[in-house]
Amino acid sequence: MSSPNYWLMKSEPDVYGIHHLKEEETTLWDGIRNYQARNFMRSMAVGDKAFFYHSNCKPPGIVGLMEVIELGVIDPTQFDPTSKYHDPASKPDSPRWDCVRLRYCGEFATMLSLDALKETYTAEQLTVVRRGNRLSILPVDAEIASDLLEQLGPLQ
DNA sequence: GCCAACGTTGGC
DNA sequence: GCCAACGTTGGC
Repeated sequence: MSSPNYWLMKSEPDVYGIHHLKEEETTLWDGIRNYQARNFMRSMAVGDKAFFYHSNCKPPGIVGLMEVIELGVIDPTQFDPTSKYHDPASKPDSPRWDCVRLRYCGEFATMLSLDALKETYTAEQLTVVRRGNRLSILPVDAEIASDLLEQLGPLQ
């Protein structure tokens, strides 16, 4: 078994924050309507880890850790006319959007803010610090990931 | 509230 | 297939 890959996944804390996941324990990462982000989910493996990143808030940054527990789950919201993620162009016999299920691993005692990340890493090392970056799911290099984990300390 | 970045849509 | 217009993300 090879070591897990690391990812960074953004969510707005008001919409779905780390405390929501803590309460639910697991969640389906549905509502992704960007092909690049979807393709990153398709390249995940069970056991991969993902940093939970709070976006569109003050301050944005890494707040917790998750583990991938299920792959290739058809996103149910694409067929739900009442959902804001409803995709009328997606047909049940060939669904366009699928996603992964994640498990809560824990929260870090202190968040690692985007400001702090920018002080430590270049955009080449960690894509999320690139100005104007809008992709909500990003890969994180193993070396950078272990460095981040060391900085963030033990999970709560 | 502004706007940079960039993905998507649709006319042609 | 090009590209202008538009919409969204998300930091500032």
